[in-house]
Amino acid sequence: MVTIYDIAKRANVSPMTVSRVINKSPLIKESTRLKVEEVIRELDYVPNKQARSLTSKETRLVALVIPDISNPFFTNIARGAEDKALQLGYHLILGNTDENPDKESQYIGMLMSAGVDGVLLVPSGEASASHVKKLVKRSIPFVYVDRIIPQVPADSISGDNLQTTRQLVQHLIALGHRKIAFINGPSSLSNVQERDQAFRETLQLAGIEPNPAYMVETHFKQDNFDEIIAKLVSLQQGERPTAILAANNFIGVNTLRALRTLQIRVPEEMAVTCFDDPDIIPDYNPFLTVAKQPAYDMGFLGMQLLIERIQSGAPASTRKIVLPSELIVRSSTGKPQE
Amino acid sequence: MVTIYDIAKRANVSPMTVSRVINKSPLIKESTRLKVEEVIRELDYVPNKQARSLTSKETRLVALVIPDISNPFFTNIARGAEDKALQLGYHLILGNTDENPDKESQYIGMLMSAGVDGVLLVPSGEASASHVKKLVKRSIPFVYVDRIIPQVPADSISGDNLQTTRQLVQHLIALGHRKIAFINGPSSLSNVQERDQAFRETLQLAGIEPNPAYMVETHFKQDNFDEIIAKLVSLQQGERPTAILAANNFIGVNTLRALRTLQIRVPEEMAVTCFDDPDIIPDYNPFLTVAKQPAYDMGFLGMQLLIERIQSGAPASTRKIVLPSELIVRSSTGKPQE
DNA sequence: CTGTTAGCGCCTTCAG
DNA sequence: CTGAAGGCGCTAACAG
Repeated sequence: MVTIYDIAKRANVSPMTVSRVINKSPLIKESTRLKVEEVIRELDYVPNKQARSLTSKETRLVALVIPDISNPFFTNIARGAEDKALQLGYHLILGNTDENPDKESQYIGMLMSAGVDGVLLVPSGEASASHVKKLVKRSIPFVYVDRIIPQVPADSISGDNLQTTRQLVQHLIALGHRKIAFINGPSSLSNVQERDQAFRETLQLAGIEPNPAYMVETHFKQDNFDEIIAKLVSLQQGERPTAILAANNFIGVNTLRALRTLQIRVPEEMAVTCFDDPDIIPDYNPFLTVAKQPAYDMGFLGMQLLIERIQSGAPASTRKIVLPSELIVRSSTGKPQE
Repeated sequence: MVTIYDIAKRANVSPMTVSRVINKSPLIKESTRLKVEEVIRELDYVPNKQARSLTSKETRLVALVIPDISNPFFTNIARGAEDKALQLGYHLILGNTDENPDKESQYIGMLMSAGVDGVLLVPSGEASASHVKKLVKRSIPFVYVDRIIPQVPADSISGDNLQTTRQLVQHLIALGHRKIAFINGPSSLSNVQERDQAFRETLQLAGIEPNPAYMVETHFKQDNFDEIIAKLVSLQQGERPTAILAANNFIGVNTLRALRTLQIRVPEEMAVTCFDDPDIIPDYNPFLTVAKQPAYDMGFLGMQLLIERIQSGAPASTRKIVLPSELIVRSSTGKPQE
């Protein structure tokens, strides 16, 4: 392994001078800088981050921990986060937790051990509180994305769950639906709670009493949707919902699938809509009406918040950014007036 | 920051003993081990990877560098790679290059600097040769996934491009197509070259002479597909292809999209098929006929190759694993006999 | 502008 | 089974 000592010897300077060149110190004579740089190139020297961060206490490594790498919503967050990080001279470690708190805990542990300067986190549930507290204790800055752990306050960036839910529900109501089922995620998640509340409120404001039989709690990345949907549509005559709101794209797509299996036509017999586009290429399969959250921006701005906090160190009051969604009306809810 | 010295003091042992406990040395008395472990828990001690790897020369960090994090094919590779890595006690850093050799070069640099023990790489083209050589020079083990750089030999795992292409082309021929266009990726990629050759050979074996006008070279994650498709379908009467083979899911989906814009019906007027499923949820949108490469397995087995090489150190001869694909016939190519 | 000294947190090596 | 000494590669903090 080539070290600054090797460079120093070859260039007839002290190791410290080499260090200064690497770190772009301005107090280096142009000529010696050029010489050192040449030797660095010759020997293919790469600085050792471990050694560096041992003294400097910073790695310029940040992490993004997401619950589902196969979901375009989260990969879009990743793209945004990465772009911003690179732009500010940081590198990104991506961790995938599968919505599993144990895996999340493992990851956080390794990230601390690897010495990341900060973490962008989409927590997988209440159980995340304990690892998040560890970050606090070690004063490693972190920012919540999409969801928060209220017990442990920190900067956050998320979609506007209230407005988005309202938008979606009102769209359905405007189409004449009054029996609207809501297949939501696990109630331990902050965004799930917000969506649940917004759903109820919007219905009530429209004079519709929420029907407990229409409120289903499930998971964001796996479940037996055939069963869930079968149960919903088998409600006695006149009770069967005419529309389903799915709390994320994964649930939305699986709902469509289950309805197809049951040979229930969408949107004629059942309207379907959900949060977030299921496809990478948004208009490849323009069928599902969705409320699209600005995932890329969430990653991008979240990373900005994080790095600001890393660099200032000054713990100002926690900031909370909420971004609006865009309703994209397509065929799965039928066209209102046409 | 809590160090082994803090633990040592609290537990009335030497730092060295603490180190031994952390590293599960068997020559530690049960009682002192328990005591040390207790203090570790009390103080929430986390070992400092930087310091550790400074002496031990290993980080138990491996990297996966992929060209497109929004493509399900690659995220499936990532899932497989991560599962295997975790199972063997390694952690994964994920890097996204956007098929951009500069970004790839940057990433490789930072990975070397971060001291990863090995790299799983989907190279973005010939230009990758230079960074890959740096890995060789520093003797950091790496394994190619999906594509290789022939100039720099190393273990590799990929799909069977010949068999897969043949399968797809023969499927089209069996349906009666003889004018088959092939929209392939950039010719600097090894898998693109293999597919190109297999395409020509399969046609020739069937007595069809490849038509240069039908061979299009484009990119795997961006291009003006409307233009490409428009050009293909505007070929003079009798020359217009009746089927399009797309070299990956991204091209496949964009082909469908462009055909829709041009109001050309699939499969009636144009059959379409491609490599790899475009959706996360395979049967959400069961339309495209595809040859599905075992992406998850490629990641999983690739990681296994990599870690074997890291641990043995012994550079045996390079291994090359080739995995078969599965042809999934759906509606975009019409149903053969029904 | 450049060099020297010391130490980051841990582990290897060699003594007990 | 446990401890002491030294060093991994780099950079602060002082000298010059």
